Amino acid sequence: MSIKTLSAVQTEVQSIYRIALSVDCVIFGFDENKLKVLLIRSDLKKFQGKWSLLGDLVDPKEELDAAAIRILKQRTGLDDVYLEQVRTFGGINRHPAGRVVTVAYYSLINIQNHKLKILDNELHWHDVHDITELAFDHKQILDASYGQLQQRVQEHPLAFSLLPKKFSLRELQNVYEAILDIKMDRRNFRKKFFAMDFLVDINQLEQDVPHRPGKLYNFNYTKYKKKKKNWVAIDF
Amino acid sequence: MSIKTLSAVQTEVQSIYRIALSVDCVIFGFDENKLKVLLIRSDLKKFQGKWSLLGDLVDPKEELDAAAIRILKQRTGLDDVYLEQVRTFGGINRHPAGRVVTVAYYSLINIQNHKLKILDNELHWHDVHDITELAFDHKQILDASYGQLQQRVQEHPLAFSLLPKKFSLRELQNVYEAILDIKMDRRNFRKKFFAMDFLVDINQLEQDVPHRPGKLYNFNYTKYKKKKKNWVAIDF
DNA sequence: AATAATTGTGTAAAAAATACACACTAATCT
DNA sequence: AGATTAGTGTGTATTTTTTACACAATTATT
Repeated sequence: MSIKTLSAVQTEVQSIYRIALSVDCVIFGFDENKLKVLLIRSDLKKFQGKWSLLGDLVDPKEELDAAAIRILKQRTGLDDVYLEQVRTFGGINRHPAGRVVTVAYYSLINIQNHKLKILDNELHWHDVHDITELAFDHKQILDASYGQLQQRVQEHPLAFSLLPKKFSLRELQNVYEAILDIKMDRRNFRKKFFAMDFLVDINQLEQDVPHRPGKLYNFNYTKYKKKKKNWVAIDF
Repeated sequence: MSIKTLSAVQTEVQSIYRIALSVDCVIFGFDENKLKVLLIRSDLKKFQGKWSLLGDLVDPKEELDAAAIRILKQRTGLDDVYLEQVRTFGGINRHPAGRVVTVAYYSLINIQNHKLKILDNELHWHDVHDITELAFDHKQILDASYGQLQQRVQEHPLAFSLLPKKFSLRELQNVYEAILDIKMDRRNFRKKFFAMDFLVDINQLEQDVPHRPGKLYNFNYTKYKKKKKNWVAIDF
């Protein structure tokens, strides 16, 4: 059933089944040292010309996470992707076709892995900071997701999901600077990450850079899981 | 419509409206220096004798937050309560009556304000750490909520919602120790909170304590909102 | 061969977190 | 009334973490 016939059915059905459930994905990527989001042009008249997140209705036999994974696979061709639920948006009039409650997810993808797929349709990467308006309540969803990403990236090793397996410290720092929207001190950044001791020097150097090439590293997830921090610090 | 007739309707209706939406509330309180959760005996045969969270179906014309507030009001008589969405649980077989996706909230209440109301029915406060099993996937929901509470309480002034308006520093520390499940140094705790400068000495002393009474304080939310911290620290 | 751009490295100073002990007060007990 | 009990109120020294900051080395480009 298409979402366009929603309101018709919602008036027919006399039951609690007048709430439809969808999943919306905020797909983050990192390119040109900017944090980007993948958006599609809305196909609804009401939002003509507006951009929107990638979403779909949840099938009654489908897990929520599975719906999110399905959307990601459809749109990016990727299925090994960092994915996290943000929260659920249930505003009564958030969807013009009727009551549609949506579960928001954000995901982090390495843009290089996906570059081919994007020709298809009205899909485009947008700089997170340039987005002022979106269809539905998607701006709100984006803001909540970006906020959660900023939080999480400080406590968990998410940044690596936006990078290729091999990366230079400069690239890593650029990811943090893009996500947190701040500048960091290069020496202190390096010190911090080396002290954590999760980076593996793979004895390779950057290629094709117009300057002295930096060393390349892997992130050692196994080691991270063992050492994982468990701090407490009241601070607000 | 009662939730017990869910599966009947779900087979009838040939549409996307085969997902029902509910809200479940993890209601935290603080008593006897322990963090407690308010639970009710499940009315489903399948979970006979098991405890469960307080929840209800969402009305198609009802906001999600409004549903949570309604449940809290019904069960505790309170409506000025700290409330936060945790996340949505959508396991396909999480509810025996059919596909019911539930949005979890946690709330913090001051147990004193509510003590009367509890006689009614099969409602009881349980020590968070003594709960091993619950009906449905409610243990999972509890764990997620408690985890989120532990996170948040370190970055936001939530603890005060569990206390009366006037409280002693000892009580405040007890709340933190109960939530975070750790012991803290008394002098450093005091130093930290005085340094934050959000506590107002109201020039009153504790009553009816069998020892030297401590000073009572208020939390100054207005001052907090102005000063609110905005830090960045990569640490995992 | 010179220039441009970025890497790689260490130390000193400041700030924050931790560890820790004793005198004071009110209530209770005898 | 005096002694006991229990918990309050307070400060300093030590350790740890964070911050600020500059110069030589390397590669590609001209």
